[in-house]
Amino acid sequence: MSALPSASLAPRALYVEVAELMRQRIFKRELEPGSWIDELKIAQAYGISRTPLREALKVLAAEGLVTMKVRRGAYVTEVSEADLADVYHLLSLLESDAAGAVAAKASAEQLKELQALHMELEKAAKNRERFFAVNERFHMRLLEIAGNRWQGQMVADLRKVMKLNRHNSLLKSGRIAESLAEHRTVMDALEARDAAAATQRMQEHFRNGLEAAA
Amino acid sequence: MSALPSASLAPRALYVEVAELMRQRIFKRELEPGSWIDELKIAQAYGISRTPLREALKVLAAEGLVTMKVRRGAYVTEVSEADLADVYHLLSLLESDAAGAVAAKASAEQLKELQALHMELEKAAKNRERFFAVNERFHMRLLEIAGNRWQGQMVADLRKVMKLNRHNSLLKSGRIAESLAEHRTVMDALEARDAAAATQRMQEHFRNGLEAAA
DNA sequence: ATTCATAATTATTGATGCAAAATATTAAGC
DNA sequence: GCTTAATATTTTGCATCAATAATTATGAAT
Repeated sequence: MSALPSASLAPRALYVEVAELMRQRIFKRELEPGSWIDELKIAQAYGISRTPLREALKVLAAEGLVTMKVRRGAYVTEVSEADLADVYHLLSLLESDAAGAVAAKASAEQLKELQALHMELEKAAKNRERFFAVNERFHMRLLEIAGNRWQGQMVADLRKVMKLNRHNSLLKSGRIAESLAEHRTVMDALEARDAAAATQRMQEHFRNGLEAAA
Repeated sequence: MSALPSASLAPRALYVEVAELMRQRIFKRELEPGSWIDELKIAQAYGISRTPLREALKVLAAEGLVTMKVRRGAYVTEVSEADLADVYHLLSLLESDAAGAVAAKASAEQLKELQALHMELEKAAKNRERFFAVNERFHMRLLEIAGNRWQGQMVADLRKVMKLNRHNSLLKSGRIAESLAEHRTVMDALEARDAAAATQRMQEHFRNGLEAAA
């Protein structure tokens, strides 16, 4: 399941396409949390009918990005600080478990791949935007290697919800260096094929990341 | 030409109603895993148009109960043994975590409530069907008390996927007595407010439940 | 002036229609 | 007899249309 070139190879349904566009707009805060989504306006803006848009909105609702109110339409989900802590807790639980699985069963090539991503991450340390993107790639690749597709889907959805938050709190400003160091210890545990340690290190990585959000 | 049950205190949208009906049909295996879902036929059978049905199908797709294929329609999801193990692993992870949370922060009343459910469970030991239902109620109530709505939603979805499997493997035939005993130890840990023990006992409960499915 | 009722406007929800794509069917050729 | 091409049918996907519910605006009465 590579994320990049699915558009050209497998033609996606319009509602999937629209869902992706809406996701981006929500993440960019063009659509603010709590605000009402004007179906008519958006459908006209995209030059499509409301049917595929409505289907897209229901997909986003299933992901937790929008909330449907009966006879009142769709609203961008507001994520409270408490929600954020809950989501973060789950990410920690699921990803640390995945780290353990990877330590136990990844192939040598897969570990090399993660190692390569980690090195890319170190090189991206100066560029906050880029660091964030590579970091996400690393974490999602780890989930893929762990090989539980349900788990991967859940983590993907939870990470989307995290992005709704103003302070993109998976990574605080000053924490890039520390985050990188923690990442290193996770990689070490993976390469040592020490499942318990990998789980532990990943948990700590998440615990440190949250601290100020509570 | 059967009229749909529209008279509800909280009027739900039609697509939500239809989604629920479809879920039941899938669980009852009226719609077999792998089989194609005939939109037109079902819409006519329910006396509705295809629009709300298609929306319902996308909700079910988000839950993992059906799979959408491009330009090919909706299919009831087939769950392989490997999938089942994956889902089970996640249930174990999420529910044992929830058990720990409940042990740590449940109110006295909430523990009493769980205790009551457990007693009901013991009384239902002879009726397999009923035991299964009460067991589900207990587990879901535990999740509610744990208080992480994302976690609750995930467990609910995963449990739905489990139900797709022929051998309703959350509970094997001869295992009711053992399952009950394990449940008892979980309850004990909860009432002792021992979070680590509660997590541990719940994990064991799940580990024993799966054994033969691997 | 404020409140309640009623009408008008607006938006969501469900139904229907139509075109493109995929599958099935039939016919033709080797 | 089997494979391949052409046609016909089915079915998805998107658009449009109609009806229902909700909000706002307007007006009358106390």
